[in-house]
Amino acid sequence: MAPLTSAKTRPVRLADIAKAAGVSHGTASNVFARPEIVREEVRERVKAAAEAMGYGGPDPKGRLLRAGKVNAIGVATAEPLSYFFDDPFARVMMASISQACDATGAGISLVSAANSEQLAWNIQSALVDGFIVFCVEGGSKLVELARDRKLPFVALDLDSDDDEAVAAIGVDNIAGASLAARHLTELGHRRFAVLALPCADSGFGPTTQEQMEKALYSGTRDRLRGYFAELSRVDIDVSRVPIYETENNEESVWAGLDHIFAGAETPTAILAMSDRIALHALDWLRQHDITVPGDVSIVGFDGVPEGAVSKPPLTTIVQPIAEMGRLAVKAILENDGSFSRRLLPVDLVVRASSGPSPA
Amino acid sequence: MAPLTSAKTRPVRLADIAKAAGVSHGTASNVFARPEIVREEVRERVKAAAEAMGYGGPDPKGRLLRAGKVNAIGVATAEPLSYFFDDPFARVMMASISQACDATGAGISLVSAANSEQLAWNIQSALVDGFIVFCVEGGSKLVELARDRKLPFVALDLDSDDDEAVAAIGVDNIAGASLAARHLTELGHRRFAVLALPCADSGFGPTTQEQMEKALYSGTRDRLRGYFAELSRVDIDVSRVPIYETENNEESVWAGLDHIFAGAETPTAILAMSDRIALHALDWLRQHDITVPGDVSIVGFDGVPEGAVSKPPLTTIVQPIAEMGRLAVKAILENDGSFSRRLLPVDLVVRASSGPSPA
DNA sequence: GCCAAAATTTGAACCGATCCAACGAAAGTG
DNA sequence: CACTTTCGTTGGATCGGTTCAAATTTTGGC
Repeated sequence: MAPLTSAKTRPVRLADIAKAAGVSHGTASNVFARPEIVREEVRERVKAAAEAMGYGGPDPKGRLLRAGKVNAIGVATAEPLSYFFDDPFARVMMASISQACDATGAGISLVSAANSEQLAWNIQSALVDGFIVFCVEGGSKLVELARDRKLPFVALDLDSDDDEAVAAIGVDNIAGASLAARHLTELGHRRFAVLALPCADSGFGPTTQEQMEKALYSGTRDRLRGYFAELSRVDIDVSRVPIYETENNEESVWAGLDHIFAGAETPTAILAMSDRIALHALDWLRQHDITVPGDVSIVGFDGVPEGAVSKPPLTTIVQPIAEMGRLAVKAILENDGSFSRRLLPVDLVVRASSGPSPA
Repeated sequence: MAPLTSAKTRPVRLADIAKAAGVSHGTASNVFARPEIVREEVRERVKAAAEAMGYGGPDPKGRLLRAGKVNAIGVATAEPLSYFFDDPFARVMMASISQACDATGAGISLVSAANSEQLAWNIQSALVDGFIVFCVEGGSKLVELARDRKLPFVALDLDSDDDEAVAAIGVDNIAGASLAARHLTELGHRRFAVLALPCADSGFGPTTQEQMEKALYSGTRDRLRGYFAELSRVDIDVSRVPIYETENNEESVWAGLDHIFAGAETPTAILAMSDRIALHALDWLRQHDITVPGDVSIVGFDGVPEGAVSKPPLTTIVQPIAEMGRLAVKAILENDGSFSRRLLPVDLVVRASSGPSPA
């Protein structure tokens, strides 16, 4: 029995419309792309044909090939996609990237994946005009993949030891971390603990300076270097400063504080490598009736908005996140290869989470 | 003088590699797409040629045309792009959409624009397999544009009066709003004020029930209907309940409260059409030494995570946001036209921002 | 009514790949 | 050694548009 309706409804193409309207496909194309150059009568006829056949306008897939430009920039990370919406730092960065894109009419493609094989494929096949790469963890792998696309791309917060040739926008993590530590040493603190960002895929737990030097993410390394440079300067034995590697989430931060405050000699000052860590730490400290900054001072890193409204408001090192986002988008859209590396300055913002050492 | 280097470095194409390696373009394509079927010696030769000529693998633009699938879903809204990262409700929704996408390996394209002309173009030219449309304000316009693309699409929170044929996932705003109002009436409240979501492009300010019926966003209308249905039920004269239209931001909410509390008969209960509004309201009330829920009770709408940790924690109507995101992605990826409209239930979650009427 | 200029329309070429029927060469079989 | 398989390679067709030089039609001037 023959099928009553056509078995496969192939989508309508521009050529079909052209034929139906009795014009060449060139003219049909013009009806949509430059309607003003085609005679009104013809234009209406073509539009009518399109309407009648259920044609939804030229397929961008086809146009793309000729046009070349996608008009969208890709933002890639090795984290799961929801990182963009969950992580406070990422959110602020994305908001500033969004604004820059809005201003130029460009779209944003979020590129990531559950596993690294899929991620590689997704980067290779992303339809974008360029990449902004978030370099938290697994940065160099991502940079390599992005570079292989031969598209303009900018790395945010790239490993400072990495290839000098790639365009990167970052902050001076060492200087920032030193600033944080100096703020606390100047307040008289001498007993420190560090809540670190992830350094390996090994999960969370106490770690050492040597381990941290192997961190995948350069920010982690550099921030520790900055902290310890300052602590050493005032003759603190950094080998005795406990370092706890977290996963930048509540569970691991709380475990870290459980561990740190279980020891005999508890710290009076905590250096947190991210505001997110610091904010979770504030929660833990409040729940354990440890006053901030009375008993313990804490300084974060990043300068996310949540830090301004926490209880107490967080002293932190603020990164010029908006500026970074703007620069990154600008670099991509202008395909500006003129700079290879840009280190932006950071600022210490003193709020209420740090005070004089109780000792 | 002849230029020393080629004036225009046209990007290397697969065909160039093929010629350089002395194979057909078909074989060259196979080297990248199905390496196992090409003889090792040839494979290496082609790869070497690619390497030598700086070829970054097959251009997805070309592949796309043949493959048809972009492997990305578009999320569209009439708000600026940064809405996705700023608005608490959008963020939670996006996080759940992200998770669903991660699970299937699909990417996400954010589609929006500064002005509506650009927006139309961006939707028409978005490279996606389908759309999820955020229908806050200007929803029907967006839906129309998206439908014209003839791609699978799902509207989130679409106007309930709108075309029945479009797939939409939403919550029962009327029932939810009634639930919120009933919670407060049962606590004895009789003097109400409503802080409304935007209803027109006219900015913020006091408004009326009639105006609200013209709201672009159906959620706004329905929530008011729900509130007033319940208030009428207990014989409150709803025509005397002040309604203040906000822009869902701090400035307009604070202006609204300034206005509402300037009146002679101040409310004991505030119905906020979004948690974001409610949270800004809590700030204002705290700053004006009005205790919650001692002097005034407030109930939000949405169920964003911030509401659970505010001071005091917010009583609200929670939407099954994660569920909505999951359903939407599923519908797009499976091109599931089997449902046209899905109304999900909402829940009242009582926290500390609501209590007995002081009267 | 004739001719040049202006306005439209045409159709081939191209964008950069993938797919596939057909073909040639090498390997296996009787 | 002739004959089938098997394996690898080829080159043309195709995806769905845009572009542009050339052809055609219209318009305007005299």
